[in-house]
Amino acid sequence: MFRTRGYHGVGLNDLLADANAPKGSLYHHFPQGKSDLALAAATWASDEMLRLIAASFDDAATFRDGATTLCFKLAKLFDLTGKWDACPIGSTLFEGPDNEGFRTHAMHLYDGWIAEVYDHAGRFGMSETDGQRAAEHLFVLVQGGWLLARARRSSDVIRELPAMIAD
Amino acid sequence: MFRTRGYHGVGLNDLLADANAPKGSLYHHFPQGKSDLALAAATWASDEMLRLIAASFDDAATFRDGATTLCFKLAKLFDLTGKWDACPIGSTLFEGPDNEGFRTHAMHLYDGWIAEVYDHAGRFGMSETDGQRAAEHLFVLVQGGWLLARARRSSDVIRELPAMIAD
DNA sequence: TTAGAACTGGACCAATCGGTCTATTGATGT
DNA sequence: ACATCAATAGACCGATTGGTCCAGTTCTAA
Repeated sequence: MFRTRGYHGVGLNDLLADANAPKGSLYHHFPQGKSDLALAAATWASDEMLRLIAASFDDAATFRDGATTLCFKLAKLFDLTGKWDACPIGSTLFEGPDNEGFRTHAMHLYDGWIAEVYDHAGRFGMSETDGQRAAEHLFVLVQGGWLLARARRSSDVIRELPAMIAD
Repeated sequence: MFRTRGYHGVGLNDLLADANAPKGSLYHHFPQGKSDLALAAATWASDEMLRLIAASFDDAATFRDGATTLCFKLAKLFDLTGKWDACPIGSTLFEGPDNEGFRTHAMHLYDGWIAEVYDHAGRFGMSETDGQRAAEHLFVLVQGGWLLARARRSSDVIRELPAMIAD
């Protein structure tokens, strides 16, 4: 829900109705309420993304192959979730309360994604700087493409992302 | 305000207090209230971006020069506005109400940016498909880089974007 | 000078917001 | 069987939300 409507766009009541849970349960498991829940949701989604990255690069023959697989997987996911989901981190943490903790959390999650790609780049024999550059490049492409895909409600942009990576 | 806190993150009272205006004025000039205002704000910001693109490419010798200038201008702007502003369109319209009108408006504004870059690409003798590809590539890079810059609170990413464009 | 439109100011509203609190239920170990 | 405590259920709260409404004020054109 945070992904489609943003942190402030989702109310506690929406959340609880969807989960069939009462307020008491929420505040038992997440003492800080909504913000705690959002942090947890973002972390959970980030772990999913890490798995997706690993699954894409593990069987890849080259870096480009891995990147291509990742983009296709993301495009498929985008279609499945209604072509209106934003990046789970950005929509949950950036639109959240004016909280420095939210921002650093987002930064660390993003850095985790980049680090995961970077590790695979090393496996393909890329140098440290080349790997770092390639990882950040892929991150930027995916995020930008994701946004344009949302605006156009079409996953095509995401699928065409790999072509933008220089050889 | 929409850029820093998102559509739902800004209340009418915040808006009016900042503008030193009463409710009556808002609903006189924007009969639909907040959503009308957001649409207008996004359009205004988009026009600013169009001017920024034109200013960057007008005096450029090559497409890459134009793209580089644009990125540097954006990086500077990002620093000036507190390193926490998101894309004015995305933060205003995507996090807004579940409104198809908001989405199509965002899409058209984005397409306007891409078209503006595309026109300049033509000026540099690029083919129709190459120009389209280059324009979308630049858009995707800027949007993705912008996001990462926000997470890191550093405009460096944006300045390094041009290096990612293939020759 | 005056009629009428354009605009402002702000009181007021129902609905919803995130959050607190207490009573009750369910499970677990003794 | 009982004590203990994690967990659920939901009534309730003050604050704030976006929005309405109308009495006043200011502007403009005849």
